[in-house]
Amino acid sequence: MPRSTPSGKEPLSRARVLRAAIALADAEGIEKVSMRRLAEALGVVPMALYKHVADKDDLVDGMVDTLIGDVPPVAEPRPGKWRAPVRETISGTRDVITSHPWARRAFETRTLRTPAVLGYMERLSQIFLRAGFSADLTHHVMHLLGARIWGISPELFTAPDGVPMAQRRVTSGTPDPADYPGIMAIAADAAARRPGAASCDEDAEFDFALEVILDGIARLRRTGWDSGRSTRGQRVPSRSSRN
Amino acid sequence: MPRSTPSGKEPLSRARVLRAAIALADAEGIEKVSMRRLAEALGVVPMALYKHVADKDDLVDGMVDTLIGDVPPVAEPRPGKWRAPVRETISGTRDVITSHPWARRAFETRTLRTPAVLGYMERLSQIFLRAGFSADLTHHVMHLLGARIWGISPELFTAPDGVPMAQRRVTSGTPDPADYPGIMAIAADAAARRPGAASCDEDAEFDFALEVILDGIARLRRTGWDSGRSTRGQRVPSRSSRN
DNA sequence: TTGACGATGTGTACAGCGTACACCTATCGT
DNA sequence: ACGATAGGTGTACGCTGTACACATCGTCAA
Repeated sequence: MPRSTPSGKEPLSRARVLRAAIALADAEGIEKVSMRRLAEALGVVPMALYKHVADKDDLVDGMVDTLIGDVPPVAEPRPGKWRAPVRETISGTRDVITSHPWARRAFETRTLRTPAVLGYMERLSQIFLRAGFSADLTHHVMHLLGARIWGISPELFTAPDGVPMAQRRVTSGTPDPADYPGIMAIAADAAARRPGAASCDEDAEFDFALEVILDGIARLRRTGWDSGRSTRGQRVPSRSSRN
Repeated sequence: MPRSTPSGKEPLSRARVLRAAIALADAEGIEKVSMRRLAEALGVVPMALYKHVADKDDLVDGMVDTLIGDVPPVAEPRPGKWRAPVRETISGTRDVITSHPWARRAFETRTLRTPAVLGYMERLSQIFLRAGFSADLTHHVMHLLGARIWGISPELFTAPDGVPMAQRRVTSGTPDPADYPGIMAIAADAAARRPGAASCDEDAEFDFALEVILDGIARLRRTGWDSGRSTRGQRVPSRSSRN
């Protein structure tokens, strides 16, 4: 391990590279993060980065991993309690991810199994397991939460107030609001409830959806669900048995 | 409008470009779809594409839009019925999207409001509205469904059987399974229930989660939910009021 | 003390990308 | 008959990720 004597400048390290990349993405947007620009920001030649990062993909993986590592753990839940700890854990993740605008996209794009990501999933799973959920139920409940374990949800209606919802590219036709009366009704209703707001209250929608899902989880637990029996009577011929 | 007489070869068109791009993505993966390669596949010079597509982004938007346009509509639901039509609509979308491996990523990555996409959201919204849901409830229910309206859900445990879950890049440490006892317990349980399977039954998980969510929706409707009151007693200080 | 080694940073080079811009040509409306 | 215009061509530019050969330097064994 070299560079024990700081010969003028701080030596590079994976952590330093990742932190710089995150800072750069925060400041200029993730699409501006190129190996060259990042190297420049670190006062180093581009190829130097490859000593600490396998390739660009690994760089972004590392950025996401670092972010998840920053999520504060919640206090050990009291026995049998799971709802509040889950809510708080996810809320903490949402805080971290939404404070880095590029992170949501990065997260949706990759299926990471890095140490911090696995550690996070472990923590969340343990909340359920320690509250007495079976491994089976915990597994399904994690799937039910889906991307919401990362505190993210898709922006469904980018601009629910009548007009600016239409901003198509030049080459294809601009959609006509009159073709979407249902959506317009929803947009009008939402706009009436939140005067002045230009789009959905994403935080409120997230909280709402999470609560409904947590209700569902509570019910599964109460009724002693396990994957042997199905949730409900009327099921469509299950896709899994269909092909 | 030129080229009315077919002078040898089929003229280019936005639709033809998009179909070719989809075919190319299906065959070689979306990352291999470059303007140059696509042009070559169409027997045309790269810049020719720009007469039908604004830029690369518009190309991918168009591909996704085309795909959604291919989702077959469901029959007009009988009055008051919403659950089966919603399930069938989403199931149809899932069929389409999962048959193009690149489409899930493409969908997660972009927030599209193209005609076909809006049309699809309109159809789904109308099922609820026509079943007597208020605009308010329909709005929230769409958010609750989230990315699942596209028939997609994240791959949470890529390989839930003990070993291959660890496949990190060279530069960062390989995670140690012993650090994740909860996840390993889940993986072991899942593996025991589906011998021979290497990963989760994504279709079954999707169906399961969708049913739980539909249960939640049914309950909201039954209890006459509206966005004035909250879902349940114990709420964390709402993020929307927190900052 | 020496000297080989391994880890780190440098420099050059290359193939591939998206696309701006100028151009040619065939077609259509007048 | 003719100018406008839409569609296809060719060239060129700046940017990307990264392979590869090289220089530098701290560490440890001999």
